[in-house]
Amino acid sequence: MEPLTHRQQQILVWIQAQIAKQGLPPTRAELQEAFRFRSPNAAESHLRTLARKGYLTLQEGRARGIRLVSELVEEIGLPLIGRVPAGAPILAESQQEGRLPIDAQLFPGADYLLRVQGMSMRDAGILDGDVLAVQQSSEAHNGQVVVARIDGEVTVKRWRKEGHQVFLMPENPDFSPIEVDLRKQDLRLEGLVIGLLRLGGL
Amino acid sequence: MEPLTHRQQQILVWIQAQIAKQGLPPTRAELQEAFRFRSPNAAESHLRTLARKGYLTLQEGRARGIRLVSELVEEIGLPLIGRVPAGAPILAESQQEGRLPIDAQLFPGADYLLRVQGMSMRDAGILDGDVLAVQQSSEAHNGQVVVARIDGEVTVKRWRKEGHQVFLMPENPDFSPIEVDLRKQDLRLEGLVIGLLRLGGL
DNA sequence: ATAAATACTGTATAAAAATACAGTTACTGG
DNA sequence: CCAGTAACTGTATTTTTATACAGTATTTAT
Repeated sequence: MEPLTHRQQQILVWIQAQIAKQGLPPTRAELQEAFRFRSPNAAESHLRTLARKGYLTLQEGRARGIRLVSELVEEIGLPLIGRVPAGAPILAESQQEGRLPIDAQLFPGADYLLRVQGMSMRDAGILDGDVLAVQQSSEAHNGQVVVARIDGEVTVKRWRKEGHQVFLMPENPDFSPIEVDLRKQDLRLEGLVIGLLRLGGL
Repeated sequence: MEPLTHRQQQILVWIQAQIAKQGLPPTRAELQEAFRFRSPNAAESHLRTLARKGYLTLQEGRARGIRLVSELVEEIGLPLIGRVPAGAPILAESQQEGRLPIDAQLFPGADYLLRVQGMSMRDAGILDGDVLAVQQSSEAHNGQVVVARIDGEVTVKRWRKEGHQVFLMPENPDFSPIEVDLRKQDLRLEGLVIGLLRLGGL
């Protein structure tokens, strides 16, 4: 989207605040008043510019016919990823089960949700079918629960790195740790698990 | 709130839909058009009535100055309950840690959120500090995870009822089942656990 | 250097919108 | 029975609001 000047930013932010506070987009006269313009045309031409740059649309002939595009474009919630086929990128649309209406404040930093398959993290309280909030990251501290990809396959494990060796530790005695030599095998860190969601009864 | 007639309901619902769809409250003329009134005053007097009954407010002299009261009143999210003192009602304001911005669709039917204390349900994937979504209910099926209150104390366990006996089953071998004889002891079912939320890293 | 874009002032005007006043018809509770 | 409310029609009149046209001073890209 075409960048805005400082003044245009100010005006756009004020319009957003106005809509939030008043429940109504402002009129040209209100904009004029707020910014102490001596002409309504100052407001008019700013609106035209913001519309031209794609930040809002003006519905002609309608009182207060200002519509913010960000409202329309901004998708609510986070995408929920189901089964990830080996080798496919996680955020490809084909894997999306849909979107869950998660408020951004609930899991700050989360980029997507991933449905857990299997019981390898049972003792960390992560059960089959649970939904994880994942923050994309290519670095992790030892002990963090991560989403990683080995040979194309996506897995959730606890991270431990020692030199060139990475250990992906399950939390269930029925499973064995996965040991990866970074010099020999391909391992990609997809993200950090920063929250968990279990939907439906238990 | 004073009840609405059928017609007034229709009009209020249409206004709500209009705001959601257009991002703008309607004008009298738009209302007139939508309901095929032959006079703008039909719209005007309906608005006055809805305002008098408290469903919306009219900002005089402003184009599209209709404001729904439900928007203002409706609190977002669900209350998060922390430590519940013995005997205190769960939803008393004093226990509230705050509110979490949970969309109603995420945990349909949830009435509040309860922070878990202790590890007695560890093997059901419910850990200390987890947040449970709870639906208020005074009945449960055997096997459901419930929030119950014995002698004023709130606890989360799996429910099993056989005649006059209720067994509150932990999911951790370090804890023992709680057996309650309904004829002798006071037990109150506070609600059913219908979801779980773990915030922050693992 | 210079044409274009930004950021305005100043004046006007037509269309959109709110709103007042005067009625009619039907139903509803005391 | 009859006053009050609901649900309108019909007309009129301000205000609000959008928006056109004609300028000016600065900054920015080429």
